[in-house]
Amino acid sequence: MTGMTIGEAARTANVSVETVRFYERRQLIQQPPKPRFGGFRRYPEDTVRRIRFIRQAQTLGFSLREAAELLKLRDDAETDAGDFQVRAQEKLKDVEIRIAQMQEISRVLRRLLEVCPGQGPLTGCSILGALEADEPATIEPTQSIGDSR
Amino acid sequence: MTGMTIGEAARTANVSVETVRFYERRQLIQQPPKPRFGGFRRYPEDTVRRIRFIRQAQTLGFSLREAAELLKLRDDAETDAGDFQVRAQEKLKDVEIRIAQMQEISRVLRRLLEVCPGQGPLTGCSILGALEADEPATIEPTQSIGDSR
DNA sequence: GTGCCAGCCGTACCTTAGTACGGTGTCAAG
DNA sequence: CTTGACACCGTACTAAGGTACGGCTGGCAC
Repeated sequence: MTGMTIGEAARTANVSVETVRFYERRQLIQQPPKPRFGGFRRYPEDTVRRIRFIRQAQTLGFSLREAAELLKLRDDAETDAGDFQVRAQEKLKDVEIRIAQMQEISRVLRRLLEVCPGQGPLTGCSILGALEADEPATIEPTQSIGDSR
Repeated sequence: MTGMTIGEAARTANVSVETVRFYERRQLIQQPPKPRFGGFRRYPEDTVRRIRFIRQAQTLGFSLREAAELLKLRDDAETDAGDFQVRAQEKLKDVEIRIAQMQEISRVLRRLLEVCPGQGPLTGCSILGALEADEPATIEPTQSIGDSR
């Protein structure tokens, strides 16, 4: 009999059975038909490849929604390498924005830590001071733009 | 009459009324009693300060849960500057971990973009290649540890 | 004296990426 | 022929941080 049970497919792709079902619900993979004549659904090797593809995309910062688009591109004969390049460039851009935001936070925290006495009354605590300040602690608006991963 | 209506408090703290109510539900701020003898609840100046404190904490990468802890510390007579220092150090650490993860993603994406032809058949696309690869595209586990911002 | 903006309140919904649960069905081994 | 391990399936729950909705009441102005 070709293919695997859902459990085998999940193990092979290194995800849980629940995750496979979740991807089915999200239309990231097809649910194979239930064999009329008893037994369980059989998952083809290709499904496992799709799941691996999704996981790879995630490690590169793509969301599931974006992973779905990448899969669609992959399966479309019209797609050329430039299409992938554009996606990767956009993703890179938004990862870099997020890095910059995080770095600003990190910078502010480090600065506050430098001047914090580390013990004693709260009156001298620069960190508390920053939290009670009225201005936005030296940080731009903050809100997630495009929100990666 | 002392205090403000919820709408005034919200405007003063620069958040929406819904957000104020949400913070009440989350126990980040107290809901003032409904005045028995007509009228609306009155929000003290202090509530506005607490909301501002929470927003400051968020810009420094703290979650609402953590902001609540910081508020508790602030209101506790036992707290000394070291307590804030420790929280800030922990936050800094986890922001830095996240930066490093994002940088790794950024590095991999940049490398893939360098070798991607940018047009032509998918066979030569390094990005597609990476997505179809079996190994984890040169990245450690990935999952958010403490999820900042 | 009524029109309308706010306040009040519970509840539901949103996004992301799953995880968990409970009940039933199926298969293979002992 | 029964037990154990899976499969199947729908539904609900998690975290975080809100946003939105619908229906009611309060207050003030014209």
